[in-house]
Amino acid sequence: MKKKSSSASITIQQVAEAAGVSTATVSRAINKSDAVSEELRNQVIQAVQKLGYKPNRSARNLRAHNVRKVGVLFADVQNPFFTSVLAGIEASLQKVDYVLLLGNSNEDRHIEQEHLKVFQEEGVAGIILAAVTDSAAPYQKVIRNGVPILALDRLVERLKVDSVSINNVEAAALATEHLLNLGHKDVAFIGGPVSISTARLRLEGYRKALLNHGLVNERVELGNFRQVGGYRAMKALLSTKLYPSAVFVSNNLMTLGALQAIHEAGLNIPKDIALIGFDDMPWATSLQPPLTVIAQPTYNLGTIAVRLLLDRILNPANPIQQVILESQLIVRESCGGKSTGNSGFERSLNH
Amino acid sequence: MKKKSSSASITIQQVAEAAGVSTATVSRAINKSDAVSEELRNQVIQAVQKLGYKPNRSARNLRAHNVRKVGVLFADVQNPFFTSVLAGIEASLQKVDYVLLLGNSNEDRHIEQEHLKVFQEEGVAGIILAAVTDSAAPYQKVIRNGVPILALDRLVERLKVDSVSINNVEAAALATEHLLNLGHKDVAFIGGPVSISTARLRLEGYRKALLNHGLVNERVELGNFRQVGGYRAMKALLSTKLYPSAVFVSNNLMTLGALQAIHEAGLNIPKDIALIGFDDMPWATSLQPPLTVIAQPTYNLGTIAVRLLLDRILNPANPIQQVILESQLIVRESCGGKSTGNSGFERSLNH
DNA sequence: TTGTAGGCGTTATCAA
DNA sequence: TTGATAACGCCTACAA
Repeated sequence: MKKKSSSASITIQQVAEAAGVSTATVSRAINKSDAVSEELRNQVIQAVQKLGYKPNRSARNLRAHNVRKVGVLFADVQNPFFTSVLAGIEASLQKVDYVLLLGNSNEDRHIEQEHLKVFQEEGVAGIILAAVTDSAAPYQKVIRNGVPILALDRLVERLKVDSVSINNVEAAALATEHLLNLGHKDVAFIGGPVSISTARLRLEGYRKALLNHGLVNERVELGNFRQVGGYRAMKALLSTKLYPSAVFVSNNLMTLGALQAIHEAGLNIPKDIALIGFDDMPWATSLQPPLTVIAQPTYNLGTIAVRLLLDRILNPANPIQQVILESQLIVRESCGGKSTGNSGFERSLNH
Repeated sequence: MKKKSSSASITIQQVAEAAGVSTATVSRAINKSDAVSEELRNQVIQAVQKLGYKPNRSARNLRAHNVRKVGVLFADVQNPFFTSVLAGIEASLQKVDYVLLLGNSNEDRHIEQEHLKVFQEEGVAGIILAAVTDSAAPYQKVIRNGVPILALDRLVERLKVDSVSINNVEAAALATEHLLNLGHKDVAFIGGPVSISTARLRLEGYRKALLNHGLVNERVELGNFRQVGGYRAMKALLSTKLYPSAVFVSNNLMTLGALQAIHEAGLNIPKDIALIGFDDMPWATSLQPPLTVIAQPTYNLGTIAVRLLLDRILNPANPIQQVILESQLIVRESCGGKSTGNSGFERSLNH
């Protein structure tokens, strides 16, 4: 009479019957509670395996409030920078048996809002966010609902949350200095919209380096953080009477666009124009000449993000942490001079 | 007495009270059931907005069995091919208010199994899979549990499921023919492990084209579907006494590796060696010379996958569909000759 | 058209 | 240590 003839999945009830114990015991056994005898635990485990029981996470989430599920909301999942970060996040989450909900806001604030809403409906334990906007209010609301947010890469002004990013000012300064030290007097900067923190900070770093060298005439072109943006920006630079002798492109997709513009103009790198890009992407070593870049520890950005978020979930009252990682200049040949040897390909080999 | 002082989220119960109706009415109102008067519906909507009510999806899933949630399980989320497909999937799902669970098996069958298990625990309505193995059994089990699978890109032998892919044989033949027609007699092939259907089929296409031209001496190098694989394969090819005059690299990451090997050898493309790659990736137009490639409709692969899977979820008994999309040869300059004009960049502009 | 009430699969409380 | 049992928040017969 008690048997359900349902063809659907096995429930804890059926396991309990098969093992000859109560559902409570089954629950305790599979959740590794200590308060259960070795003997019963074994019976339960056997029944679980025999029936192929898989706990229903919806029911579990409904009842217990520790949900092993986090939302990841990125501004552009096609950008290889985010892809690499995503891989780090995914691997970390999977290790601790968390589930990953993915949202792509595609740089659109309305879509972002939509995802935020759905994540809350799903009851995620926390959210890793590369935000589209720079205003705290919409995100603050989510936090007030009890869902912690971790800001990744892009920081949001006035939003007091844990965050992981690189030191963008220094990174950009480093790149610019490199060009300056090579003797370039006319170093241009291609960057993204200043509404995005990373773009703003990198521009700041560029200016800082210029000032350090007593230069006051900046050459700045901004565009969207996509390939076209870089293409147009470089076109604009090259269309001037005296185009710059060196350019720092502060985003990976924009770098690709910039390269295209340079090639179309028939210019030689680094002889006619020196170039330094952002992010050590797979193609950097496949270009001719190989590209000098600022490399961010993308994968680690992801793993650290997960660690911080889980910390926060477990200890909501802990002080806020802002982790800033070092980025690194990888000298190859696109700025002239020689490569510092085998820089880059080993990295690809690793993961 | 009925009030819950819980600081947690609003429930349907509280909305019902605020609107002065029963929970049943609230449920009907927000689920757009027709059997509710305009007047009450408005009351409910007001209460929902005032309280900021968000339905709890765990509870909803537990009760009703139509779960708006699908799992996406890819073999390598860092491969830009999959990234682009993923973007298509994500956009489609978001439009119909489905949630996306992401898993990255990283070409590891055990991790894949783990994800499959968790997806079932989460109660996904279906799974979009780019499989790691070529044996049907593990996937068949999932299907028997009532969770439909859609095979994307990589088909699994003997697994009778809906699928979306390109015609890999023809695509590879097309690439090879192109080189052959350019007068190359010694066309080599770099590909992936034949345990993966796409790799197998592309090799088949290469051989087919060779035979068509009455050639019998193939030059084949296989490696993993990563950058290193292509690098080593090309190295091997170049280390032979008489290296081939043209190479077809049948995977995008491998193409990057192959390029690197060519550059290291100091060879000129296309003068010393002609090259044709797979997938029209963002960097293809940024290379010098721009890369001739076989382009797959990646984004559409994703949107169609979603359509098929949702079809299947709604109509489990429907006949199985195998959708095969056309791929396309995009001639640029890496095989010699001239570009056919503006091929490629407009695509980047579009999405 | 609206409301009442039972139950989805779990976990946690309380007794035993 | 174990077992009943009451929620968790929602949907849906069924009754009104």
